[in-house]
Amino acid sequence: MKLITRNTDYAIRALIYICGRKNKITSVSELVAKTKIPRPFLRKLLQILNKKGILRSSKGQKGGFMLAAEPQEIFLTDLIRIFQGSLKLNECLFKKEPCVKKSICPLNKVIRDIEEDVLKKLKAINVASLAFKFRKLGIN
Amino acid sequence: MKLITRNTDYAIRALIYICGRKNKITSVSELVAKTKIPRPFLRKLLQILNKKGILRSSKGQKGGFMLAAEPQEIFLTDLIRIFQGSLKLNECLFKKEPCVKKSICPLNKVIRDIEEDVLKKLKAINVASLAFKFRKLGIN
DNA sequence: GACAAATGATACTAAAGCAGTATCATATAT
DNA sequence: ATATATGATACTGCTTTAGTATCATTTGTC
Ligand code: FES
Ligand code: FES
Repeated sequence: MKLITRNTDYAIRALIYICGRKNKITSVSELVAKTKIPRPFLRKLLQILNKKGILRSSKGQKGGFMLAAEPQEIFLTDLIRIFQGSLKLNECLFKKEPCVKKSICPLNKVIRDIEEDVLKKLKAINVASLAFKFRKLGIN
Repeated sequence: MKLITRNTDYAIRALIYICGRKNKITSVSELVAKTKIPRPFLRKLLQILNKKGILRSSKGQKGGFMLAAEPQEIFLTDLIRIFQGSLKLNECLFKKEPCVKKSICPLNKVIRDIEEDVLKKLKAINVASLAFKFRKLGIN
């Protein structure tokens, strides 16, 4: 099933760490040291997050990243959308005649209902709440 | 996200059709005509379902497939397991030091909770109930 | 028995997505 | 100037998905 891929997972963990450093710029080197994420891969992810407006970057020596948005406004669904593309349903397969309209197809409906429920739950999870839980356990 | 892949989707639709033919043997030719699923692909899927004990096959002229199990006992989760492998969680990525035990890791937990919920819901869906809904709409 | 019509078993292929690397350009604190 | 950052981009290898292609075997019908 795999709700989240490596991309997303790495991104969340990086964001949680950055969140914990509140307002201080965090470099890739520091993140690599703490999270053991492969450096070039992490760099790519952070650049994407920067472009998407979730991180803000500063170049040059002493450069790095900090959050560009409030951590309670960065949701798991955002990251999934960014790194795993749109969460789209399966296409109908009865291509012609026997195809009911998707909206009433029973199979489509049960899957859609479950996916919508998942979405709702993922939307309830944000970087701030995760960071809080991690800190309570003394990690980060 | 994609809860179910093409394999699974085709398989369900084929099973629904076969279910509607209650006790009569159904050939691939008939299924292809009705569902428009690519013939060689469908053949492969049905052979797998046969091996897994969900269908029973008979060879030779007039051969084909029929259900080997009660349709209310064939669950969506079974098909997903067969065609999409075990529904497994993400591995931890903090490979060494900062890794909490998986069982208490907050990130793992939220994902695991959602996945378990999905599983429970998928387990509630079976071929019989789907076939019934389809028939009510006059399909199949 | 010959033949047609079915499945069984296998092996192969093409495309997409996932995970990660490598390189060079650019900015900036010291 | 230079060391230390990120920006941009292109490339590689692996796995999964979605099929196709072939040949062997079984069986009903004439
Ligand atoms: S039959 Fe077309 S969407 Fe279900
Ligand atoms: S930190 Fe290891 S499982 Fe979450």
